[in-house]
Amino acid sequence: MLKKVNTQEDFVALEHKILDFWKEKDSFKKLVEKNKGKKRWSFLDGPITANNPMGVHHAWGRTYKDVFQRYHAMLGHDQRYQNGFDCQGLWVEVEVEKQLGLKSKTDIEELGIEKFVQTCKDRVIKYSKIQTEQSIRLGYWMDWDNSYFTMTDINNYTIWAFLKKCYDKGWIYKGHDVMPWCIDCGAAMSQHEIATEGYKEMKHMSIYVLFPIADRENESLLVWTTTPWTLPANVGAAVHPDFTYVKVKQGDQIFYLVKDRLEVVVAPKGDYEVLEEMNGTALEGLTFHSPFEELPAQKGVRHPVMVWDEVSADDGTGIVHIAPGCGKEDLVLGREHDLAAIAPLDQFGTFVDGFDWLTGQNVMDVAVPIIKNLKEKNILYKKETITHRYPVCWRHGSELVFRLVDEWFIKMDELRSQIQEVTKKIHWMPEYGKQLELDWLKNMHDWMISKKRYWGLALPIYECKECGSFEVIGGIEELEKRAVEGWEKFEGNSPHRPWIDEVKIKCEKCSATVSRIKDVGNPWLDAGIVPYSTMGYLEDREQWEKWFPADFITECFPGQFRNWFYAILAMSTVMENREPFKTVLGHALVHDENGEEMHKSSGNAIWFDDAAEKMGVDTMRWMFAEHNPFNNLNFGYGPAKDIRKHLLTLWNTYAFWTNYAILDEVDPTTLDVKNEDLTEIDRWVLAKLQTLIKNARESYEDFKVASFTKKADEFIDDLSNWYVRRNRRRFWKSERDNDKKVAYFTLQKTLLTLIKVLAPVIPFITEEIYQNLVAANDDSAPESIHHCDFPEVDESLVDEKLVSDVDQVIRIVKAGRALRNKSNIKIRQPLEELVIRSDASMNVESLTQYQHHIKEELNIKKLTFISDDSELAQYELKVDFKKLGPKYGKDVPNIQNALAGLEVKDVVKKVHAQLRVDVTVNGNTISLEPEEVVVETKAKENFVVAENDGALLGLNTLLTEELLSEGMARDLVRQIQELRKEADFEMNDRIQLFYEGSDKIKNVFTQHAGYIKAETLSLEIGAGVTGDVYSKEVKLSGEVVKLGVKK
RNA sequence: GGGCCUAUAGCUCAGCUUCGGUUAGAGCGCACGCCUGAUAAGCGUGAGGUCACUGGUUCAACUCCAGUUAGGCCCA
Repeated sequence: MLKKVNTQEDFVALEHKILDFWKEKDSFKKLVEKNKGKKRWSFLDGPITANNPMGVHHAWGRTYKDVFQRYHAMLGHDQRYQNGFDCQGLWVEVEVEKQLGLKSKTDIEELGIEKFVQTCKDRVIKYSKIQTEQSIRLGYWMDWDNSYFTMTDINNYTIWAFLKKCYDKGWIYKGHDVMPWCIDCGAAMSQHEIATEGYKEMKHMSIYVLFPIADRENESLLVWTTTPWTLPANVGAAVHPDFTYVKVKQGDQIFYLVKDRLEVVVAPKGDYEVLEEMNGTALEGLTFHSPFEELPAQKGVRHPVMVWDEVSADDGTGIVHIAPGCGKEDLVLGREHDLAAIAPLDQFGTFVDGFDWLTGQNVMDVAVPIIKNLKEKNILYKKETITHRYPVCWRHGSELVFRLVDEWFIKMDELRSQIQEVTKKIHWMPEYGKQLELDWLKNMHDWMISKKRYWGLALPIYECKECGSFEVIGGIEELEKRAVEGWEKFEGNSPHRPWIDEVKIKCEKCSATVSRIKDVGNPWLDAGIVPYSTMGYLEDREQWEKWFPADFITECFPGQFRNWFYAILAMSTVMENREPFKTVLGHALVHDENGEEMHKSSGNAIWFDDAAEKMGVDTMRWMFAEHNPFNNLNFGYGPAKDIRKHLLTLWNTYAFWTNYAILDEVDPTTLDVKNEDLTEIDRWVLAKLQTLIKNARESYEDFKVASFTKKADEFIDDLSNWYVRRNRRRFWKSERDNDKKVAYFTLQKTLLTLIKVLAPVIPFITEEIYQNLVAANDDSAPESIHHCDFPEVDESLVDEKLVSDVDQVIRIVKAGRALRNKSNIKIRQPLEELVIRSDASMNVESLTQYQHHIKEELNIKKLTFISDDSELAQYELKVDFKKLGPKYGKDVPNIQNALAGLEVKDVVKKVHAQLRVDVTVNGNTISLEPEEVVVETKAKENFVVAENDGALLGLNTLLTEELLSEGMARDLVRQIQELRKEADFEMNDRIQLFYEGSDKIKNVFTQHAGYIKAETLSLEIGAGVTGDVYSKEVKLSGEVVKLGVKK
């Protein structure tokens, strides 16, 4: 039994109904079962951070993930359907700190690491559940009971195995290096973290300081710095060997700086005199008195001037202050020159012992006292405020400092080119993604994998305090074997802090008891290992080989080159030297509908849950699927309204078929007709359908769903606005003949195929339609549309000629409507004739064959083809008075007359060819420029004309009495139909019709009685409107008519 | 400073690379009109373009080449 379709369906409510249906029937599990053991298609999900509810930007990626998995399911492919949650790392710590009101690492340690880590785990569990519910709401079919979590033992131990491989190759080392450091996190930032979001425009006090040169009375180096707090750690100064430096006298002071900066730095302070010019090398080897050499930390430190190629003359003074404890490059230079590295700050940014009055002060508070101190020492030359890009912490927004710390790294030297080779094997969409990844790899320094925090991978690095050697443990069994104490305290817990820290091993070299380093791992290790940890690499290598590498991954592009893509490529290269996936589809960012970035704070963010319940997820998915993935997407309720129209048109076409099928008591299971019974237009729509299927398969196959949704949209438009529109009468008519059956068959077949090719994109509406049209009537049919096979092209229905012929008819009709518009004669008014002057590209034969469509659509009696424009239009020649006036003066009227005497056709030809036109005036030949002749096309009397694709169309607008009367009849029918609607009659109610009006109206009713009766289902027409009828007065063509209807 | 991407209608974007070639398109918005016995819909018309700029190649350039400018991304 078919269910009547509501044409004003609430799609959101429908989606909830379908969700319940899927849940009740366990539709997803049945799909997995159906395809189990068949050809595999391997999708790998990039883990979503389970730290907050999911946003609409996640819904974009998840739409792709679902669409392509659903498509491959319809091809019968076996899939894993495993979603992933990213669990460990600072992101979660940040939120938990907020949640628990913790302000610092000290607070965390006071609370206890165990409790803190447990809260992190709990938060991840909580949000993974929320995100799961949201994803289900989106219609994302995944094996939600089998999601992977990066905090699991297997994930962590697989990373251990990876680290062990790195260790065996000698790629793991402890670096004593200056790292960007957040004093609020109490941790260093990796290159990945700083790369983009990690910079902000900031204002800083920059100072010019005089460094008195040792053994040279009253001579100084002029040095510039933007970080006054680093001066106490100064141990040297650098100059460029090739720059020209000057010795300057200004007032009583004599100092040195690079020549190029004289004007900018020195001139504003007053007159000066250049005493000497020299090369940078001339300054090499001097020593100077560092501004804070009196501090205990500076005791015994030498302060030399060195040459260095990295010195710039674009800002500052060309003399750079060197503090190896506060700058990466400084440290390198310092090592070359065997300088001391003074590290002034502890992890919270406080000056450590040895800095006298500075000790105990925070780095953020010392700029002013330091400047004051320099002033007192009389070595402050000047200060100014500068604005520059400065690295900041991505979580606190606070400026980073540079600290000399011990962190652990993976060496990239040997690995780099191997990863690049693996990267090249992958199909990147868009293609330039490959280049971006290769560029990142080229520039990637050694990978800092340690973080001095709590919630994360326990790096299995055991460093011996006695002999200084270290080892990496590659798995839990190995650890148990090596454990000398604490195993019992750890056993039964996850390999996280604090439990894992209990286990100690014995140093292989010196037999001392060794603890794990306290650091946790970089979270991208967690996500990068998943092609190994989730496919059974350690447990079942055979199983792993079946699913590795993944056929497809898709993620948001920005950011992932240095994050997930980087980690997954690096790790897979180390593990197996193989590409972890074959194709990656990247998509851009979600903005609001005005193209602005969405931010909680600017109030333009749209929550996924709100969007789902307001616009519906089919709409949302269509919006995502239709968009070019490489452009940012402007998301909002405005754009959603436009997308919803596609769905409405599909829905209304479905409603049309179904509601008429119910009236006609059509049995949807027995509709089958012979091919030869199909009319041309039936074959046309079915042929177009085959093209759509072909395009759908190609698009899904190539991960280009946007190209398919565009075609689908066009097809739905053709189906609704041409096929249904042209064939309505076949459904309306009362007799149930074979032609009607053929129409039902064609539209049904088309709809059923259409919903199947659309099912991956809009799984809800297509399921609803499928349930009503198929599942409810046929027990042998698959229970859900998503268990169906993807449609295949039926070659017997492909007919390119037919498609191009009918498409041509459609074009002519559109042009005809334009003529109607131009002539201001509405379509309801019949007209005598449409004349077409065809051109070579036009197939007159086929147009003749299909002329009844054109005649009906345009409401004309006759279609005529001609070969010469002249029957439709005539040209008139005029001169351009404005142009000729200044040139020829009073001769202009004579020129006009002479022009009028020429053969119009010839002149037009010349003008169109941009040739000059010669006219003879008073015996002289005047050569007119083509633009001086104005050709006006004038339609012949009673015709409006327009050009279309090289053809000329003319509509005869002559209105005879007969045509007018017929037009009125149609107007009357339209009014009567309106009246029937108002009277709430059913579509198939037979009625009695009454009217009152002038003689003219009477004539119309008499002349067109048969037509009016048939159209309005009137059994009889009576003059006079009285008694128990539904009636109203209407105006047509200036006449007042009273109409009445009665059942 | 280097690399990559982008620049087309009021807005969002096709077209350009594989093929240089009539009048550069679509959707939305706006104005006007039409249609309505599936459609809270639909259809048509109109206004709206220096295809960022400059130069080159060519019979012909939105398209190819070089450069410039602006924006975005990535890296120093």
